[in-house]
Amino acid sequence: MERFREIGLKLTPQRMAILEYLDGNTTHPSAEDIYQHVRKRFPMISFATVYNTLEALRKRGLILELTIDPERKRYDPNIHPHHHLICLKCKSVVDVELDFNITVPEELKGRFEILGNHIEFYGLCEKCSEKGGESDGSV
Amino acid sequence: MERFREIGLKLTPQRMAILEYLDGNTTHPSAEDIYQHVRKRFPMISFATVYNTLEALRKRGLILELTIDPERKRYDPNIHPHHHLICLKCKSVVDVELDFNITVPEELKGRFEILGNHIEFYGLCEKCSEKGGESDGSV
DNA sequence: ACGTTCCATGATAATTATTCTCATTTTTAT
DNA sequence: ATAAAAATGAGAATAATTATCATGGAACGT
Ligand SMILES: [Mn+2]
Ligand SMILES: [Mn+2]
Ligand SMILES: [Zn+2]
Ligand SMILES: [Zn+2]
Repeated sequence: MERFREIGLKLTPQRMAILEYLDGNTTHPSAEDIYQHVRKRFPMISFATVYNTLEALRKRGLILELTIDPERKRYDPNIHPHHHLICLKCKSVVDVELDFNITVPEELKGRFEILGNHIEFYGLCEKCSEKGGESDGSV
Repeated sequence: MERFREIGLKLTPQRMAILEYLDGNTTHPSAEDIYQHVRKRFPMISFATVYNTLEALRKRGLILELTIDPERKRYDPNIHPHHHLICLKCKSVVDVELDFNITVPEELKGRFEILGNHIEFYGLCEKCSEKGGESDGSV
């Protein structure tokens, strides 16, 4: 929490509230989620500040911006390489902290400088699986 | 091309043009890309028709809607399970038709009904890798 | 504590992708 | 040819995100 100053980020109450909400959060919240939660304790915060803060954190590599949900961006304070499950019905995103040992053939590496990979598993979470899970078929 | 009628899709000139453009296309075009290309031979086509057609095809499982590009949805007529590379700089998307043999532990399967998976590799394509590839760090 | 500099905030407008509405036209089956 | 059903397209509407910019507040050196 203190090291934000060190990376050239001013520590404001708004940012502290956002950081506090993100710290250890595994729900992969959207900007809207973050806004709504922070707003409870900080009613005057603006949406712009949420986006500004998220962008500042992302640029410094302190959070990840996930493109796993077709509707909106989701943010992840867990910056260690890991994978995700997304429920096609309720859109919940769950961490998969497993090493799948993805190795690509040299032939491919020659044509593309691979910097990383991310597996998205899609399916139905426990809750949605029970009561007849109808998804919309998107990937 | 004929089997569209069989699935309850009326065959219009607009749709034929879109289908023709998509057939065998491996560029993973966006709706905008499709619109611009089809427009050349079919100037009066509307954006709504492009979206309508894509949605109709998607609902019937004839194309995939990819969420790999943070900016926009990309469409893929190749519906066989496969993976993708995305260039962080020029956003080009390339197929990876390899089987990586992803097996998830039973423990996880118990808590989530996994219907499929998709690996996205990110990095720099040959063209962008040459001339000092600066990405924006998004995942 | 004070002052200065620079960055952050937030109200609001703008942009962009996508979806919706609905009157009109076209396809397809009879 | 006719009629029913579905598709088209112009445009409005929605939703997520980004941009503007005047004002306020942190940081830091004094
Ligand atoms: Mn995660
Ligand atoms: Mn593909
Ligand atoms: Zn669910
Ligand atoms: Zn590239």
